[in-house]
Amino acid sequence: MGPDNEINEFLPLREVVFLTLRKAILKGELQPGERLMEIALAGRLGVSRTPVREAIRMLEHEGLVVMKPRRGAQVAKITEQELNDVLEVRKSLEILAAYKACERMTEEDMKAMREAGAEFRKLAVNPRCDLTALTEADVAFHDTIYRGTQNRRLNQILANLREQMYRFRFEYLKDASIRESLVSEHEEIMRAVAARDGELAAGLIGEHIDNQQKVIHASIASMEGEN
Amino acid sequence: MGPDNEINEFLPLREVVFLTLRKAILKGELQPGERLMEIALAGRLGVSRTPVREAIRMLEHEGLVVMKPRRGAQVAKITEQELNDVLEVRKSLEILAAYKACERMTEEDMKAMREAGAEFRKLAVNPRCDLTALTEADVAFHDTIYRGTQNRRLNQILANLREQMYRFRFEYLKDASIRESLVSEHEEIMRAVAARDGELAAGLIGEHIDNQQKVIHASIASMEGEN
DNA sequence: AACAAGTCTTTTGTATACAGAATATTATAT
DNA sequence: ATATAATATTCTGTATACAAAAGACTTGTT
Repeated sequence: MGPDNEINEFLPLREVVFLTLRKAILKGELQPGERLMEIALAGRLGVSRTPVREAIRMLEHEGLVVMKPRRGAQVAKITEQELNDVLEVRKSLEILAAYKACERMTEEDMKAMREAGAEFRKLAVNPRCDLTALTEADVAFHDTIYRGTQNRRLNQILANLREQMYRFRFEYLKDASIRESLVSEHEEIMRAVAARDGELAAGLIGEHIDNQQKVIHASIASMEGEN
Repeated sequence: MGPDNEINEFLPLREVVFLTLRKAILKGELQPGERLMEIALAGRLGVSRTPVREAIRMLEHEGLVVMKPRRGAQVAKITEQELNDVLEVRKSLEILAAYKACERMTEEDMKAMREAGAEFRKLAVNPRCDLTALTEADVAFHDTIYRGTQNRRLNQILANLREQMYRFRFEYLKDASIRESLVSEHEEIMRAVAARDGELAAGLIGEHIDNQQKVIHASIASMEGEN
């Protein structure tokens, strides 16, 4: 529908559809519980049902949609329980990543981390900043640490877990005071990683996640009951 | 081809194909690097290309096959690096699972664990035992602990990570002396969990994984160079 | 007016058809 | 005989067609 559906690379259509639908789900344009009807989606996106179906298969495996036996796909509803489950796993793996990053990051990795951190700060201090750009900068910052672990699988799993909570990121970053504390948390983490102090970095990252959990908790409580 | 392709439940064909192909890959019937040609597979399984393609999409997302840009799918080759990556993540999550299981397991969970442990021992002590049944018993044992965490996501990720190494499980369990030490490790773990001693259980599970890693390492070294 | 049965529509699940790209093959020239 | 170019084949990517099942709607009966 929108003009940004025409992703002008040469990707298989299933990938294009997959990315488009995923973004729509994560941004909340497709709401939890909403049915994904193949013909309608195919029509909107200007493709046939085949790539739509394959994209749905991928989204299903990623946990963003669930299949009802003979009723097709619908956007997965995230319960608070599931969110806690995700965060529990994520905390553990973020801590692992912190340790391993401290062990294995190269100097270039360090440089990339500092640059990403600076970029995030630059955006975050602006009281009227673009939230989309800010979430992307946050993701980019954490990605530099993930990459520093030199563990592709860990990278992939963490990226996926983070994605599960994307819908809440916007809420999360709206608050300017939260943004400020985020910036200082990032700086602390960077110092610890730069000093290759795994113990400290792991502890800081753990707190970082705990803080996120608190905010998300509150955010969920405030939007109770929309089914 | 084989007579067990006709899985007689009412599942979508894509699921049947998915399960069939996955089993074939994990058992090594489809070897790493082997191409998965849609028409050939569809013919063999007596279905059309559509469910085969959707199954491949699922396998791709599970990491068991990789897509070459315009050359279709092939069974993923597991490099030693990737295996180490998987084990690093897995160890961290197994330890998390041990802690949480100690906190959260109900008495029924404990009972299920003890029964699964006993079943595994029964099979393992038989010097001429069925390896397939044994791997299944091992999986069942660890599953009781995963389930005890009450964390579905953790469960799912651990099950997936374990699957990545399935091809090596058979090698692993062939050796009778290894089976013996496995039994005693399981018993130790059970005692720790039953006592809800998270610290101890986590340590033991960590060693359990380390031991696995050593054996798999050796197993890979011995089959060096089959591309 | 309410409930039940039957029909109709919608939608999924599956099969097949068609086009374009990549590789293998063959023929030709040096 | 070898290398290169042209041709043929194979396979993927995509679209469309068809059948069966689920759900919605209508109509008839009590």
